[in-house]
Amino acid sequence: MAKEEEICRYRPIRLKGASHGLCEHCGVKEFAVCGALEPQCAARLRSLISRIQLTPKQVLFIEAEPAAHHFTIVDGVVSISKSLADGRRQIVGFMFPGDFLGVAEEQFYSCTAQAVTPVELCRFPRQSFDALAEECPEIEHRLLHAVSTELVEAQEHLLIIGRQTAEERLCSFLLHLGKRAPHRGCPDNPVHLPMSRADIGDYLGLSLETVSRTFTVLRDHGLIKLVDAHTVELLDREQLLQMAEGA
Amino acid sequence: MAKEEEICRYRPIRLKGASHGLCEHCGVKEFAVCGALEPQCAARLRSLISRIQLTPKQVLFIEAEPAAHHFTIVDGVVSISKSLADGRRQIVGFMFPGDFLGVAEEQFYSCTAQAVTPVELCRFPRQSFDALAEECPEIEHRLLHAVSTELVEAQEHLLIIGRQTAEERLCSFLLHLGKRAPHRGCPDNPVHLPMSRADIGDYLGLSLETVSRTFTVLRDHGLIKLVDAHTVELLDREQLLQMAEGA
DNA sequence: CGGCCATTTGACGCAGGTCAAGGCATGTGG
DNA sequence: CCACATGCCTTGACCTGCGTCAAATGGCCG
Repeated sequence: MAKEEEICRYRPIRLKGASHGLCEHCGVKEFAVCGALEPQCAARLRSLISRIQLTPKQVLFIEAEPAAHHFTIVDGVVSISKSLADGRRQIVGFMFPGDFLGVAEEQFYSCTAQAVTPVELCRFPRQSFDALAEECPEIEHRLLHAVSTELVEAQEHLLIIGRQTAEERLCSFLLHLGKRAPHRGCPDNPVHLPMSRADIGDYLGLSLETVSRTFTVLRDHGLIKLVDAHTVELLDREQLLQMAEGA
Repeated sequence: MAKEEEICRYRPIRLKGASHGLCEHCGVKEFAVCGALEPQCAARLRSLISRIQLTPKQVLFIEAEPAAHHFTIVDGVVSISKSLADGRRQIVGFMFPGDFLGVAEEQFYSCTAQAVTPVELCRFPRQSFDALAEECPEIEHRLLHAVSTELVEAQEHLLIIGRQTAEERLCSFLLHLGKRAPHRGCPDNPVHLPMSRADIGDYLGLSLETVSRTFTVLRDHGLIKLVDAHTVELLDREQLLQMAEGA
């Protein structure tokens, strides 16, 4: 299920105070928690930033360790997961550019975060960030919105994992990825799958073999075309939607 | 999986402005989002309240209908669930006194809420409540805390449903219920289960028969004692914990 | 060209779903 | 006060969807 984790850690790139020009040219500033704030809050927030880069499979933080930082993803895809003592892993979400990591964290991280692709992030020291948030209702307001969205998605995820068949789960997954794609400026068809079959399995509560087999089944039923292992063309959206809704 | 819903709705009890004495004597004011606010916010919040009572199985609101109200549970247990088109149901959480319903809702309810036991709640019109929250950072701060807690629980729930066996799921469930019990002033052992086997099944992603059988297995292994169908004594906490953690 | 890794495919077994029957408590009406 | 119905829980018998183990295939990089 889970494999050896690359525990080698990232090295942060320190930025000099608030004078760096990163935020102005940031590609995700319209969506992100840290974007489009009042000038005063924005400046204080900017002064807290370090820049981080991760290579695929590199670990950003681990479940149960002290939550020292929050992050905003600037580029790439990160998996958020929890594991059992024997290594069985459940991915609770994939995070994309503009997403904020660490919203729900209290003292300790509740999940493990790991790069799926090469990743670039902004890092904020948690204490300073939280102190700033206390003073800027605007930030808390955005955080509330972000966690709420995550919660609603987690609830949909629960229904998928708890009550759907393998075929239905994969349909839901493809449509879910497709739905978010245009928001990030990607084409929504064909859908790009940056993650491995094992990751998809760990997200959907299936084995990687079942994921692979189910792709084949959907292809043979004419619902999708497997352009390559990481590119899926949705041929019959209507039918896929029917399946995802359990009809 | 799901059964005929009792769609007959509740009748609200209108209260006269902020002069009712409900909040002063409220048993959940220490935990609830609406409790222990600054006097000004508290007064405005009080003026929005109606009182609601539900009988078991009665529906409070349904997934996808316009989200007209938020609620605080004063007494009883409510299930929060989502369903597929053919009726398969997943309970995403059980809510207890002090819990707030509707935190993550935008325009429409994302889930269905249904009474498990006789229930008493306070109801707030959503628009007025949200407007008040915009002005009182204290309220948003508490909402943020409440949603964060719900999100972390949902993530744990995902791991349970996605990766645990029936036996492990039931252990996790019993310990989870036991952990919350003292917070509500209930004994944490024996654990009281207010919900039916079918509800537990819908919560754990199992059939009600498997839930029943698994109770029997845990009893035969000496881990629990079934005092009656709704009362479980935990005999070997250590072992239960081991199972719940997947060791 | 050869090694490595991800994916696919095949064979087999089992955990848990489904269907069905029976037990037990509570409520209702004659 | 009993006869019967209703709802919930338990138990049994059977079957199937998916996990596990294993091997084959194919792309990529040194």
